[in-house]
Amino acid sequence: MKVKEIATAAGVNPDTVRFYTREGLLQPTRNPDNNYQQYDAEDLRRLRFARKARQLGFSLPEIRQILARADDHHSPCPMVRDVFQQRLVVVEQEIAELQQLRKRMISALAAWQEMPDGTPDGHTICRLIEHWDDPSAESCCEEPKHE
Amino acid sequence: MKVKEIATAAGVNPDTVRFYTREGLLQPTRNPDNNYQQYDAEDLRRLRFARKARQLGFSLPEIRQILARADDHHSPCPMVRDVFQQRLVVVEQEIAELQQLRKRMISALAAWQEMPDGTPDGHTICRLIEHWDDPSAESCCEEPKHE
DNA sequence: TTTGACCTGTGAGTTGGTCACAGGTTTTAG
DNA sequence: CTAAAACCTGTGACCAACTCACAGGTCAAA
Repeated sequence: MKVKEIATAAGVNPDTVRFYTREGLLQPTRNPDNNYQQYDAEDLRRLRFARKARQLGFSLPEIRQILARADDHHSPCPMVRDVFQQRLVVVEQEIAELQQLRKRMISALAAWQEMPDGTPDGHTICRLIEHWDDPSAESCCEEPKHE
Repeated sequence: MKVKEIATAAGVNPDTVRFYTREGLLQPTRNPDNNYQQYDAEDLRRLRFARKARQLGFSLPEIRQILARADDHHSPCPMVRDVFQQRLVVVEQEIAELQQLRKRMISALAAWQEMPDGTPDGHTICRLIEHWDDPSAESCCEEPKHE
């Protein structure tokens, strides 16, 4: 299979195939006649696998690791379960943060209903934003950075 | 004020101040003696404003636009309201997508409880991922891309 | 044979910063 | 007074995961 063929078969952009090849996720052979990349059924499996894993939230380095383990005839599944559970935690954190943001946005919008527009006077730019009170501002106490 | 001073006053990294200056959000003057950037109270207001706006989800180009409008003595507020409502829609979409992903992850984890690990056999890499059924796959009907 | 569709590698762009580097300046301590 | 520390300057690379553009080579159909 040539680049466009495997890309079509997996439903991805040919550039993604080239990118994954550069990244070492796929190891096609070369056609010595024209120097074209030659992909086989195994590569297609790997590509489809990689795409599914991406949709599940795995990063490319993680996928590369999983594939490497599989190449060594080890089961990558325990690792997959592990990384996957960590990903779930991250996803849930992201959801919580976005929901908080959404709450703040909605209450800001409500508060803005009652605020006049006002022309910038050199002291304020836009009251709407400047008078939005920021829940993450450390106005009362600095929280230690945990890094 | 010098870079570090305004950065400290606004609670940001000095490199962020330099970055915003490069991006044209801040327009400090120069000290001709040593070529240092000189920020004033107005710059500090703009910087604080920009940070608040970032937390509300505005992009740097949007912030630049708002500041430019304010510099022209127009009220940026109607635009702010407009962009803000659009942002709210995007945030809500992101939440919905993440919640869908979370659902899929949880049901995948449940399904994986009953699946054996299996050593890669050349046909499958990791059953856990390969046998995860992808809700966004166009197996039955292609949906038109709305772009 | 000449289009047009495909292939190649390389490099840039996306977002919002952060960090590194090399060299100049200012402040502080000994 | 001098030397080191802390700051300043601009430029450029880096992060993720692609996507797109470019210039030049290859191959199929009309």
